[in-house]
Amino acid sequence: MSSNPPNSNNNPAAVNTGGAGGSSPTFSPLYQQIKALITQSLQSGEWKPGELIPSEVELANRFKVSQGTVRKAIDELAAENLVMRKQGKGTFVSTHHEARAHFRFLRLMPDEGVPHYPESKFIEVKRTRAPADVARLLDLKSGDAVIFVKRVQSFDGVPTIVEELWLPGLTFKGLTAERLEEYKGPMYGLFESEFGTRMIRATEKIRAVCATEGDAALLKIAVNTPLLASERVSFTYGDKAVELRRGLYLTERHHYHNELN
Amino acid sequence: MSSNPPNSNNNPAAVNTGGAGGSSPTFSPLYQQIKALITQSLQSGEWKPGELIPSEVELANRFKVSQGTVRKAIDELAAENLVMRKQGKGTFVSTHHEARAHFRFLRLMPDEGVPHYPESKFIEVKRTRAPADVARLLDLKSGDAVIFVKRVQSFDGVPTIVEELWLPGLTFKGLTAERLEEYKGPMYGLFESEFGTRMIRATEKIRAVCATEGDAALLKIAVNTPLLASERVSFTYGDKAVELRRGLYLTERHHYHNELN
DNA sequence: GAGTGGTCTAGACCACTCC
DNA sequence: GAGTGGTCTAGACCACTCC
Repeated sequence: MSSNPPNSNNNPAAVNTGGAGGSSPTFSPLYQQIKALITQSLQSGEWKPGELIPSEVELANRFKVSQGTVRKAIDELAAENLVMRKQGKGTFVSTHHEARAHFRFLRLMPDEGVPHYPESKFIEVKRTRAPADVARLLDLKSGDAVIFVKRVQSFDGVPTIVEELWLPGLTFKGLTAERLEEYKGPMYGLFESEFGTRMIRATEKIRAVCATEGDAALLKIAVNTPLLASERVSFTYGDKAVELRRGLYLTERHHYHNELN
Repeated sequence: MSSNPPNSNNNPAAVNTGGAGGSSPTFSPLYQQIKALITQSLQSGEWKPGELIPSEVELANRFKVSQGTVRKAIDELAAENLVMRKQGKGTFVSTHHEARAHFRFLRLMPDEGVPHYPESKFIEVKRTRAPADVARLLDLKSGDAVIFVKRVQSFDGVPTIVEELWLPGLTFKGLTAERLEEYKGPMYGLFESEFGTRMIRATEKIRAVCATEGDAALLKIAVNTPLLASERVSFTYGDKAVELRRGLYLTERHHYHNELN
């Protein structure tokens, strides 16, 4: 054996010059670059929701980096819920078609009993033009084509949520009341499977309001009943806003649950 | 040089038998054990909020493990906001005495303008006995000594929050209206400095309610104005509940902000 | 037994801070 | 220049899954 140190770092594929790290002004660690490459493959659909992605060893070979660097990239993707690791099996692309995912965005919990998913009744589905406020939140131009959906959701037959959704017309071309009605399970599952658009994070603003006559009729409650009003903007890859959802929640037998860490 | 492999794992201090890993029924990885040891030192006050903890190399020497194992333990502690890493300086015990920490538990944001911390006016501070519901949430016995605090918080002079706090009497012995009033900044900072109790996480249940006459008078609003009602239980080390906080938020010019990931 | 992710080590070099 | 956390590598062995 020669006296070469066993750990000399001479990765031929490192994008930054130099060994581990580098010192260009736009320096980003190698694992971040690998993470970006994996994210691209997720976004492009090279690996689809629910599918197995290549093993860490395979990805390390493909990108000409060590397994440890791939691990660190995948660690972050797993923390962001883009992939799920399963020891002994592999790493899977996350999907909204799983019990686990159903309550990631639905934070309304029953005061008593086990959380379960509500039934939907669609009130209205139409193509229209984006009002100014909707356009602003979805990063569209005022008047751009959008799809408007209004529905009521019930838990055990009790109407509890009234929601209005605004979706970019281009992304969700072909979305109809029929497709929404025949689809069982969370809408984000439908969006993922049928429109190739995966929601990966959202921001929410919550207020208290009084039920209007229209809301009261849909929820079968008295006018002026206090309701939680949520305005949610959901984002897909590249921080692109792809849904505005305004919901009214009846909190007589449910509450909005949050964990502060 | 002998032909010893350079990476044979023979850590003399590993608690589990065998090398990396182990196979006892109660197996926990080495880094989790190190994390528990560090957490103990945080809890016992060996390193106090705001202070520098020993460097990774020092901790690795102390615990007779590699720096990588210490890193993984500290990574998790940093993710849980128990410590903060600062490159080039070291790792610091987190503290509620920092701008950064102030909005970790206060999620009410102004619709316009920059978030800032509200001013408090204390309405009532008294020692009393825990009602059954409070006792249950704080893991006390009904009738145990508790401290009750009621206050109104204002943003730019506009009353916006009415809060009632219930604190275990034993933990917060000596808390008086005077100490609360003379203290500037978030209450969790006071609890941390004066009572050695650091809040590290909380769960929150949110509902919409109508302002009662009492609430309306304190917030200078009309009776029946819709308000957000938050019930928060805060925990310190060891998942011990140490505060019940019931708040009413006026959401005319503010909203509860949440990020869904 | 082969393949996967999970843990652990040792060592090199980097970015950053403080002096 | 010394000390800190941050990145990267190579390699060993483990827990777990599937056959």
